[in-house]
Amino acid sequence: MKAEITRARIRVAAATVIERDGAGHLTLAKVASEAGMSKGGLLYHYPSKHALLEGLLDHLLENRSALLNEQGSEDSGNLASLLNRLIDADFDLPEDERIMAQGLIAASAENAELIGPAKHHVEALFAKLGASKAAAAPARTIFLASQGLQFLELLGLLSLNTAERRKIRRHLKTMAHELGSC
Amino acid sequence: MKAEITRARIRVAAATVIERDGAGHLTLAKVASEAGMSKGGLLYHYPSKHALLEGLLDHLLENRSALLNEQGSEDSGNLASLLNRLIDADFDLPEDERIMAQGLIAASAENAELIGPAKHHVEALFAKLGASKAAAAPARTIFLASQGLQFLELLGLLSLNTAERRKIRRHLKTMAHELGSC
DNA sequence: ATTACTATACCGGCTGGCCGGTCTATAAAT
DNA sequence: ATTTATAGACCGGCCAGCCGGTATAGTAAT
Repeated sequence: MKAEITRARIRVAAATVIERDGAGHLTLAKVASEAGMSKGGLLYHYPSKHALLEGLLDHLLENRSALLNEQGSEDSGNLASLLNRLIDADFDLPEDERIMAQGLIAASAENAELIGPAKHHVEALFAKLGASKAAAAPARTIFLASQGLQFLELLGLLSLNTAERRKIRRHLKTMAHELGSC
Repeated sequence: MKAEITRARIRVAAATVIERDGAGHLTLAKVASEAGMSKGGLLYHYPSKHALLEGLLDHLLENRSALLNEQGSEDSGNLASLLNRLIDADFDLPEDERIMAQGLIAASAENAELIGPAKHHVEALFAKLGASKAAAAPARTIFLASQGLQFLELLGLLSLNTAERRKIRRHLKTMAHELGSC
């Protein structure tokens, strides 16, 4: 009970440190301090730095997978609706989760095998987008554009105001919609 | 003369280490060893790790900017031709340069200010793609998709075979072309 | 209800190793 | 001889993980 709450606090702390100091300056001491506890307490919940990053990525993937598997409506098998959910997932990421995506950089810097699960997720998604031969390339393009924007913002290579962000989003959604009707 | 050749060797070595061991394990000793020299020799050419990463990014940007400013033909002001060059730049990146893009991850992990110049480049590009009100969103989408693919591959989140890569590329080029004729 | 025991949560000092950067020495080239 | 290039020992700081300890709460037996 309590444990998972504390672990969540730790994950947010880790992501915060990464965003503030950079993935290369992620330190157990800093994470502990940011989370308002000691290094010993931190290591109690995540017994190693590796485990901490693993926890970050697991949490990230869990949320993303949940968003994609929402089978609320009847059109859940539809390609256009899948793209819609993908776009929403990327653009509506709450601040906490958005910051936590920084963990991807840290993981990539630390240990390549950490991103294995994420790779699996992306490739499965990519395969699903390629299921329909005719629509494969445009569907994948929409996905890639959405991801491209997230990565550029993640790495600090681009910062858009909300209006410009919305324009891109609307355009991607339009493309997805047109894809459904042909 | 000799110096620049040696520095190029060092940059390749650094990128190689990053790709092999991850950005977080980039070490002066490893770079020196990979480049076939000692730490002292390395530090003679790049007096600090910061300078080395700076050198990596400078080189990266230089190449990219050169590709974009090719004003060989008369249509260099054309939006479609700009997109074409962007796509080619991303997809035709020779292996050496492609590996060197790993430096972006390392830089982002190490020191946020290192990516300042790259940010400037990206944002200038993005502004240029938004010059024409009507074509802004689709043009930017094409750019984002191209970048998205590069980043996914860079982080090891996706690996495509050449055929699939080519399909994406062709589709992006088609979109760019259609943009020019309306 | 008091005692004994156990599980969970957290603390913080310590250490061994790693790494960036300095320094001195040496070699090659001009 | 001076500049350029390379070598490698060394230093000092930093950091991951270890460990011995504390505190609290629940459980159970007497």
